[in-house]
Amino acid sequence: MTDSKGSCCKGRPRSAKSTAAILDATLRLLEDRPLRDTTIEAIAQEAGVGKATIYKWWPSKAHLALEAFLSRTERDVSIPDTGSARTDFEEQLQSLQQFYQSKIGRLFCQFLAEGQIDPEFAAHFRDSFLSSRRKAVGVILERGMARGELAADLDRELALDLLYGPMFYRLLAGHAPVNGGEMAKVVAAVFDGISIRQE
Amino acid sequence: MTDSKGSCCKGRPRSAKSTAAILDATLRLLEDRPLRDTTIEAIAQEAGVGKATIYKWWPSKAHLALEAFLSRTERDVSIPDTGSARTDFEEQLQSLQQFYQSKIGRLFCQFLAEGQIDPEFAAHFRDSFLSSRRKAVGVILERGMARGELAADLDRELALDLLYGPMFYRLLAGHAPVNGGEMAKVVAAVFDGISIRQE
DNA sequence: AGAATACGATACGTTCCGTTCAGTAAATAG
DNA sequence: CTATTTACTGAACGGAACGTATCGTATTCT
Repeated sequence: MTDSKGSCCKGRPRSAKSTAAILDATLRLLEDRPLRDTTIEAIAQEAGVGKATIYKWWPSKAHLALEAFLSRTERDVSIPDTGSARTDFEEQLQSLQQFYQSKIGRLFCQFLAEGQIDPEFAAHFRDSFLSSRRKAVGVILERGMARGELAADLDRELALDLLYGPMFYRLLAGHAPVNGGEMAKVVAAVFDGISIRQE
Repeated sequence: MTDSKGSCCKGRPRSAKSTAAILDATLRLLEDRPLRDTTIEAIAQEAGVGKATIYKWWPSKAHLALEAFLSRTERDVSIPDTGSARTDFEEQLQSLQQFYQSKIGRLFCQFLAEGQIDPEFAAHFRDSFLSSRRKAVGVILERGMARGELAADLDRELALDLLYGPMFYRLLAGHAPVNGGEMAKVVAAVFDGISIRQE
């Protein structure tokens, strides 16, 4: 007795129970220590699994951690729609800022860090998380452009980096606080600019 | 026969020759591989030094790498002064963008990555590099405020993060290009804002 | 001369890596 | 039912790098 019912190929199928146990154990361990200090051996033991099983299905510790991260994150990408792009981003940044400082959310920075060492993983991270997130948030920009709040030829990538770059920079370097008030100031500055306008 | 002349305490003084050899070897190795893949044993061998000497004087590989980085970086913090804060930042970001993509400059991101794992090092990095850099660049803001280009109550930390955050975010995540043109667009957007103004 | 400290070299036990193997479990194919 | 194929756990492996300790030598001060 193991897991699923339907089969297709030959041989014993991959154990869904082991897979779930590994992902759970990974997240459990990553809540208490950084990715780098988490060993595959510890995950295997925590999951009650042979470590060869982990090496078989995941190419690296980072890939495993990312899959565990995605298994618990993917669904909740709340994109507000208040009728104002500015307000949408204020709300969006407010919740994102909380998420990225939570135990699971902190993994985001660990993945960026890992990407500095493993370019293949960096690409995988962009493809499997970053780009879809950015595309989702991009609709706030689209709506704002349609409503005439934003220029029709606005560079979407640039706008997103202006809004989120400061937050990630602070999260990574830790030189300034990240909270709702600060993020509101970011949105205000990005929309209005920092220069004095002569009117 | 060793190195310096003046002495103060007891015993054999620290060898300046070994110190220099270690720092040089560290930089040499870090040009070809990421910090994480650089071992202290390899540095010791490259420098022709016992590895115990390295462990004695530096608390971690990251601290050693940072000192090596600083030994070659510190001096060239060119702060332009064109009479316009906007132009100053355009020039500053143009040269910074090149530096942070050079072999030595890439270390910056490695240090940020290391800081995700070692908070003590993160603090040291902020104190010994980040904060002084930010203070130096901050004078561009001060001058702009004095000239009335920028609001007198402008949040300096916020402004710097708006200008540099997008660049570092792109350097770390690699989702969008970093070059002179893109950085010019960042400066323009930060100064003018992305919203349409009704005039 | 003697004490104190640094150095290079070497050796050590430890941890974790990533792989391999043996034995067992679970599914398909004939 | 049997054979085959694949997956799983558990154990063992050699290797790399860790950080520490020791030893003999070098260099400086008192």
